[in-house]
Amino acid sequence: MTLKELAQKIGLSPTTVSRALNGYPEVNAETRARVEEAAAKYGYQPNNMARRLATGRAMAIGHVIPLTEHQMINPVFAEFMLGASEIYSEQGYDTILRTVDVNGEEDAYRELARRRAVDGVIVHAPRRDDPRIALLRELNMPFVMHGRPVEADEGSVWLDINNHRSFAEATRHLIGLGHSKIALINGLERISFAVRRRAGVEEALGEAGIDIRPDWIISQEMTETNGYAAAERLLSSGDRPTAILTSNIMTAIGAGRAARDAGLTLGQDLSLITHDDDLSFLSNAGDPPRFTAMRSSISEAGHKCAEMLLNLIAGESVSPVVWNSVFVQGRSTGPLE
Amino acid sequence: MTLKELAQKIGLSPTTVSRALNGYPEVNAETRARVEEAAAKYGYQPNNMARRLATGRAMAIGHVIPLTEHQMINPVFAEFMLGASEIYSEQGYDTILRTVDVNGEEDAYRELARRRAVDGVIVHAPRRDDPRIALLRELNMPFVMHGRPVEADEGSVWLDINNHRSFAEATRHLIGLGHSKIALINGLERISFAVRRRAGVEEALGEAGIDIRPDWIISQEMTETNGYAAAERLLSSGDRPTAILTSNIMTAIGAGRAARDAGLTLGQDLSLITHDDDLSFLSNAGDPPRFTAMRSSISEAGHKCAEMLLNLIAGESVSPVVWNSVFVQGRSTGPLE
DNA sequence: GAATCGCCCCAAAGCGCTTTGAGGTGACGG
DNA sequence: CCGTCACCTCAAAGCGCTTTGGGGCGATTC
Repeated sequence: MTLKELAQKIGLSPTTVSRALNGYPEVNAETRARVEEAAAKYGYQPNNMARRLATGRAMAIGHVIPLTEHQMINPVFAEFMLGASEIYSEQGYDTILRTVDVNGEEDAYRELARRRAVDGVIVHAPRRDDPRIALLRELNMPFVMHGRPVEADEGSVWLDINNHRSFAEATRHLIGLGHSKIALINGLERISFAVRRRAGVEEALGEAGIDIRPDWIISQEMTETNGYAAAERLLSSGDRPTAILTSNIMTAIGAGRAARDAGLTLGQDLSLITHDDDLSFLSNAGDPPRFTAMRSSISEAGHKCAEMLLNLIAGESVSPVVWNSVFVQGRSTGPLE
Repeated sequence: MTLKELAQKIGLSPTTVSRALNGYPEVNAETRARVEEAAAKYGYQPNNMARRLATGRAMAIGHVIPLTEHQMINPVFAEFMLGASEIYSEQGYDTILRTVDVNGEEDAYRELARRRAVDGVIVHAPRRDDPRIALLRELNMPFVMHGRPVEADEGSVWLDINNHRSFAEATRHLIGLGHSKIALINGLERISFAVRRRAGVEEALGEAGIDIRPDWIISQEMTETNGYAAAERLLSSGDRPTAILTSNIMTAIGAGRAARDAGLTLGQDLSLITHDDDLSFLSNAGDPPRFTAMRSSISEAGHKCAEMLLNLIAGESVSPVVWNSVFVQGRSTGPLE
């Protein structure tokens, strides 16, 4: 069923039908109602390809997902994207997805732009001197970043959580419990959020006059295994930390396992606070939850970024947004004995 | 840079340029080379929307991802999809993604079909009496299933691992180690693979003349928390199982945690074999790995299904494929003491 | 040297929609 | 009763590509 056929059925021109369906003011209410009714009756659905060609809008948003050095797929990206795609769908946009090797990002963006395959993109986890920012500006491609750029940057649009403050407060919380031997198992410090988290921890330690021990600040990909290995190392020393901050729940689970293997009980012999990305399939559950955490929802971030991007594409002006993660008291922290 | 402009630059007609670029035989090698060179030089990239409209092919594959009852995003879907999208990209197809509520699946497929937004779809995790199969046939939409239909079904195309055999052999392995008190923490039994896994376990137990204890067969969504809870229940009884089979690595991690909390050491006081979906970000690492496992790669499954679907779309005949998962000896199993 | 045949290449007609610019109709004022 | 003005509606021209149906031209055959 094409627009032309539908128009014929109801004895109108394609033009009028198109206008009626797209809400243009030039068509009177009665006609519009008639058209809409007929469209519903015949199950007419515009052919997207034709519409896209005619309007020049792709009606699609791109997500370019880089695999890490270890061909790893970051589950945070996946959850974010699935969250965002709900919003796109509502507004009639498709979500298009491209996975690329570490070095293929630039090509992927260029190709999407040249082919006009998408109207905008989401940039995940901005890095130090992120080349994607300049590239997308050059390509004149609207984008929203999930995470804030490391370097000050005028005019870019992003959603970030308050990583600095969040980790500073978590550290202060630990200090308030009497801890002074505090380690951080961080993400890769190429990435914006990890830089800020570290700074937050260091700020709080500094305030309290606690010396920073570089070997207690670990930067690595955030996996269960890495979390285990890092915590194992930290805990095997005679002079071990009494509290650990971890950057995501998988690392926390790994660190928790290492603690048990070392014969330590979380919340008693060792305190642990994690940032909790609140992945739907890996929840920090329990009442109180297993881990004391700074929590923020990834799928909500996906929703919000999607909205911001669509607004940006619509030509509205959009400002960066900072969310605060929520502190959740769990069972993994306790006063220093 | 459009096709027409490019044609003008090199003094040929758009027709010839199009044919040269698309590998049609009617154009001689020299001309083709000239065209390709010019295309590269001017950075010409065909406008996909126009091409799609002209050919009637969407050059896109759809993945409809249902959220579970708990709004949970299955990480296996995500990994599969990201794997599949690599193949699509190679062949110039886009990956389009749609998340839907449990009840929105049918609508989503119908809409994709009507709008001609995709050339085919992947169906994840076929269920009992899966309505999607009939629907997609009615819509005349090519599809490949990841997982095999529960009911015998002529002509459908799928990739599955040999769940029945795999779980039967794992069970026999445990029996060979002297275990007879064996529990299964399974996935939801609406879903094909869980049905088959259970059958495999029951077959092996039956062979060995071991009574099946219904309360030792647990069916639930496969999360860490659920795995913990299930194992905790199993282990808290005076008459506890000495071996547990789990259906995925998150469940296994949860069960492992419950074992520790119960004061049991995996591989000694309790044996555990898990099916390992080999998610890139949640690997069963170590040498030997932490868990004894039946392993199969989800991203490879994604690759393979993508290839099968593209072949199907190309009109080739494609047969179902069964893969065997690989048995990996890890540290979580040992002889019954 | 004319007829035949292949090889290359081209003009033009879509694909199904949006959108510009113009026309048709009835209501209204003079 | 005619001219004017809204208000609706329409015809037609794209959007950038593919593809059908020829046609030009040099080489081959008799």
